Amino acid sequence: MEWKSYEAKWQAKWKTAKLFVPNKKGKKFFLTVPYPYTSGAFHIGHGRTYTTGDVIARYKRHQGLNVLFPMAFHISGSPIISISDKIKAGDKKTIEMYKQYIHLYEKDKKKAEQILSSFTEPKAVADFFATKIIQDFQSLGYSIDWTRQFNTGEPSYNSFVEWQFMRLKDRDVIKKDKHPVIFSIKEAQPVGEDDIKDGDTDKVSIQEFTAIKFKFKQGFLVAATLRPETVFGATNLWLNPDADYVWTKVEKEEWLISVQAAEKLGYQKHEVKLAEKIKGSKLMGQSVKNIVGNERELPILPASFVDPDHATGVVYSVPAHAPYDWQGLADLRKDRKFGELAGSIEPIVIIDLVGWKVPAQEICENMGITNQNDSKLEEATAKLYKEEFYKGKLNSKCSKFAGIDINKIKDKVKLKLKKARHADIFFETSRKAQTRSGSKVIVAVLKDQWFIDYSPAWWKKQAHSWIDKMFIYPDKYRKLFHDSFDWLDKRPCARNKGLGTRFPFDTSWVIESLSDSTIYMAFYTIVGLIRQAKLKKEQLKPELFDFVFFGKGNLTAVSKTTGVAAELLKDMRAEFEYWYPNDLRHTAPAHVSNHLSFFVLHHIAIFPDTEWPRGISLNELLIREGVKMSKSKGNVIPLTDIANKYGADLYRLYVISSADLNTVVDWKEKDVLAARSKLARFVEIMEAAANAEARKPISQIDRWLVSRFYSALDKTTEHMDKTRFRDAMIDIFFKLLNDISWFEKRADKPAELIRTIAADWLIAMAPVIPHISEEYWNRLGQNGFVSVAPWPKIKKGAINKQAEFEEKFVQQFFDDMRRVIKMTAKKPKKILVYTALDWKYKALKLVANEKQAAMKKLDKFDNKKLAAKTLQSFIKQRVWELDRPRIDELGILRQLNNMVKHEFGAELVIDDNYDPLDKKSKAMPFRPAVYLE
RNA sequence: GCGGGGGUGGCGGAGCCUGGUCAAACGCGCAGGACUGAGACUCCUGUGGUAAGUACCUGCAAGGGUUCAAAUCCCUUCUCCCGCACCA
Repeated sequence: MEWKSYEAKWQAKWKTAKLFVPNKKGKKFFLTVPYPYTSGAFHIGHGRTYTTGDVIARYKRHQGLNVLFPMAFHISGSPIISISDKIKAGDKKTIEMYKQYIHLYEKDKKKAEQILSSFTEPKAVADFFATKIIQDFQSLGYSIDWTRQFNTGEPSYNSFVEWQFMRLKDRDVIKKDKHPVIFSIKEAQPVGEDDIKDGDTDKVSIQEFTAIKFKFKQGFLVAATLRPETVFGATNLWLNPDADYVWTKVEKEEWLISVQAAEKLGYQKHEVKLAEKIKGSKLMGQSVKNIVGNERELPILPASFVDPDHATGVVYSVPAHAPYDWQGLADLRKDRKFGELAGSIEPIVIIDLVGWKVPAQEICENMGITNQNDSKLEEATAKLYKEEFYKGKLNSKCSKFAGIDINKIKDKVKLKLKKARHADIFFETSRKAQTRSGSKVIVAVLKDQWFIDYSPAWWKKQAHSWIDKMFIYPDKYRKLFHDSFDWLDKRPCARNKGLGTRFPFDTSWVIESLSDSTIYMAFYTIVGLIRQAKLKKEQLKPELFDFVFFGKGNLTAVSKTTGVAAELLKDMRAEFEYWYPNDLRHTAPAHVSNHLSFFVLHHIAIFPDTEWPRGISLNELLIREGVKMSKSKGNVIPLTDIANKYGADLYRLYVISSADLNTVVDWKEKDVLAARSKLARFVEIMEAAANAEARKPISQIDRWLVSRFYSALDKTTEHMDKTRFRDAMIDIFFKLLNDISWFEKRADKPAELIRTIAADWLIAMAPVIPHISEEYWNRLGQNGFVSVAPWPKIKKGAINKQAEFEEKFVQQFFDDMRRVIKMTAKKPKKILVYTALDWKYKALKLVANEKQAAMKKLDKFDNKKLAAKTLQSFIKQRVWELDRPRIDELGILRQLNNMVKHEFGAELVIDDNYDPLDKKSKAMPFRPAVYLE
């Protein structure tokens, strides 16, 4: 492929010309794509988002906008550190993975070894991949302004983030509170998905149990439940007879819970002290008092399904509604010791459910469950719970909650019990989990967690109304933003490990990595100046940012306190004022509910509304041959291979044209090759045009092509404006290629005419295939770079509906002939053509003017019966909506002789005097009749 | 559980928001033909059914409804996928 060879050439020329480093002139457009996280090599999926961003940037430049499209790198958080840690610790999997990454870029084994050993330093990891990402992006022809590049670990960025948190604190949304986290006991640290064994495939979440206190001896037996409303139907308590229970001092009370639960509780409550252990079996047959529900005495009974390592290890029994409990009791009736007691227990039905009496009993019987170890009990529980949750109502046994739907009651009961100190919260993991190193994972409650509090009403309200004003594409995500604003509550914003910025109000914490990247687009506007003037961290005081971003403070005073020249401060302020707000942020939908929501919210909290973001566009994922790319499947195509293997322009064309932004791109080698041959065809056409002399359109078919081109351009512009890039490419590229083929068949010296539209066509293609466009722009002898050429205007008179319709008539005529020839299965020598009789045109006109009413004017025609039929068919076609210009059918047909000969090897004859089968009478306007001989 | 998005031909996937121009864009696959020493290249043609013709019939997950008219609007059912807080 020849065109690959000049991609690097044009990239170099753009760089020398500083083509994508904007000045401050004219109407601006500020586009951002989130900076990448530099912990590994990119694959072609990552490239989709940046390619789309680049197409937007390039298109806006053609429209004469002064575009800023910058890029930086994200290094905050724990991943980069943990890579270094793992390599230091000799973790084989990580080392192997990073060897592979390095190998993509460095084939020399010795050098690769050196690079790998440098990775024990986090900074080396971040810098290595940042450098490579820049190379890869450049090799794809991205029009990024690299002069504003930075990473989130730099001191100046830290200052900026600190300032952001001070301003958030001003808005009173930085809070300190307690917070449950998934926690490793051995490592004494919160753990994330990455740290948990199989955490990526089998997620662990935090479940909040209601721990209900049942009066027992000097304190309480505390049973945990996810369905606190069922406490009204409790009939007994279950303990595991083989487990150990322990009296535990919790704040001022004494709780009897399992030993395991007591340990967990130590991480969730401040004061927890252990006392004597008791074997579960020793407690059987004693009773507790249900002080919250029904004031009954409930016996303690044995059940093997009670897991002492799950929640409190104590369960209360609701045999009417919980299949486990029903079956547990049923099993126990056969027991020598407790059989009688179990037999005396009657289920208490507390939920009315149409069609059910004692739901748990019925579902166990229906499903053929025979003992409490039956695995079908899980399913039965889930099924019944779902049924009750959606359709159930609490009945009169539930005192003041009677008559309320289950799905509305849950939290109310919980809150009320908690308030009365009859219940507490107990956190448990959603499944048993371990860290990768094998230590136990539980839920701990951190006391002094810092949060950003997204709950204030003023904040949500402004976010809702602003998102409605923003440009969002695809529009369906607008709703997701609303939902996400509603759902956001308190969110932890500081962690105790990872790279990033120190939390300014307690420097033992580090700002969490999503919270440090919400308004950094503002930083792009000034980072170049900071870099040039070599400003130091000490100079980047809050006063400086207040001045630059808000225009707050006295210039000389700020200059004095920061030691930054007044001129420079003014420049920074001007730079920010010029570029802000961020006109469009482009990324993937996964970020809507977190990053993008914070992006909007933080701008709202910190800046005046003139600086709030104006638009967000999103593109879906990219998969390969129908499946997701992943290292484990071994189907990853590294982004760095693209330029060599396929060429940047082919990659860009495929990624942009094979799917709309809101659908998944499927990278299929077959389709990529198909796109390649189209691209080759385009190059061939341009090559021919570059070597031809331009000529004016002289024939009908010339006018047709020009018209087709500008019609396509017109539609393309509309699609591009709406970020519908796929549709744009279909019109300006794929359909037009087909038109060119038709044109070449019909016209003499086609290349000469194509040359007259070639330059405009190249501009229209330049956002997607900039290198090829640049090359042929140059070969056509055009000045400057096509990358910054103004978007072509539709020339006056170029769009010619008449010409397009005439040609459609020709194409239709060929289609019809083909069909007829196929049906006769004969090879004709002569093709006789007849246009419709005059009265049919009259009839057509009549219907076009008078619609259905035309039927009333039948007496205008000689053969009324035939006329009626014809009129009816026109009415059915609704010809008045077709807007067809009148054309000279005969004149056009007469010019088709050569082409007919070429296509069918037959002679085209137009002679109404020779019509052996009376075909003329069958012809209709625009659809001539044919007779084959 | 909470929230969101889908189900169209052999396949991927347009179209549905703004109902008619939709047997359904574009592409892949498949079939026939041209070219060729040969072809996995390229080009042409065809690809639901019926029909010496411009049309008709069937059809867009299933069922029902609104309408002169529904892939498109409304309701019900079935079914698939994605995100969910410390994680970038």
